This record gives sequence, structure tokens and C-alpha cells, in this order.
Amino acid sequence: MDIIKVFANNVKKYRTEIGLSQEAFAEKAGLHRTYISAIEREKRSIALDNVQKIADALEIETYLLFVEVK
Amino acid sequence: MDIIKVFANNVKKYRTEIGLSQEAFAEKAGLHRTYISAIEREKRSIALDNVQKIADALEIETYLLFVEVK
DNA sequence: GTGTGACTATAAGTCCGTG
DNA sequence: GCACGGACTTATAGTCACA
Repeated sequence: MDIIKVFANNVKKYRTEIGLSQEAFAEKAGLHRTYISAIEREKRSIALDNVQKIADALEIETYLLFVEVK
Repeated sequence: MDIIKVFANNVKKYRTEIGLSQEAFAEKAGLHRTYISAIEREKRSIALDNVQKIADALEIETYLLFVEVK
């Protein structure tokens, strides 16, 4: 399983769980709305610092983003 | 706690546990010796594709690299 | 066996927009 | 509210010679 795929799925999962749109979430994470979009579509391989920003914005532990949910 | 720090510590930890030098590990991961060095010294915020390469070379689950070991 | 500065190429990441 | 594109800036990828 590809880590980028797992990450993308988890971002989408946790983001919708807390009821945020891509735009609202991007703002909360201090990132760009088109960037979040690209991530969820697996168009980009993101760097660790932004992984942490995203985890913070989702209010979850960072490693949870890499645990495959089946 | 910074994720890059956790990641760096874990790479070093797991790498030494399987008894590989930076050089041997770099070759196994398909990366450059100095690149591994830079990662372990937290000089780079690496992207997800290389995170996976490293996890594969360490023969561990990817998420373990982000679990802080105290 | 590892740390480091310097370097070029490529990808990450921002920002404008449209359907 | 999201997918997608184009153009742009900055950081990472990847390598080297040398300490």
C-alpha cells in the first residue's frame, strides 16, 4: 500500500469527520486550499513539516495519518 | 515534539538496531549516503516518498517512524 | 564511517483563475 | 465546495569533494 494513498485517505477521513471543508481546513492548517485539494487527489508527495501542520490542524497524533484504515 | 526530530531519531535507532552503517543503509534504501546523514541530523524536511523508501529499507511499518520513543 | 558546504535539477508549495 | 490548470517561488532531491 502506498503511503501517499493512505495519507490522502486519512486526511479526507479526519477532515470530514470534524466537518471542515478543504478551504476551511487549509486555512486552519496554514496551507493553501489548492494544496489540500492536490494532496487528497494524491497529486503531491508532501514534506514532513506540512504533515505535522496537517496533523495539528486535524487535532490528531501525526502517526495516525500513516495507519492504513481498511 | 517535532516530527522531524522523532523521525530522525527513529531512523538512527532502527538503522543501528539492524546493524547497518549509514553507507550500507543508504545503498539498501536506494538513497545517497550523505542524504541519510542529512536526514539523521535533521537538516532536511523529507517528502513522503522517501519516508516510505526508508521505512521499507528498515523493514518496519511506516507509521513506526513517527511514534515518539522516549 | 560520518559531517558539512556547495551545487544543479526537480518537486513542493503558493496564488491566480475557471468550470 | 471541489477539481483542475498555469505560472510562479522556495525547498527538497540527489550528488560531490573535502574535512
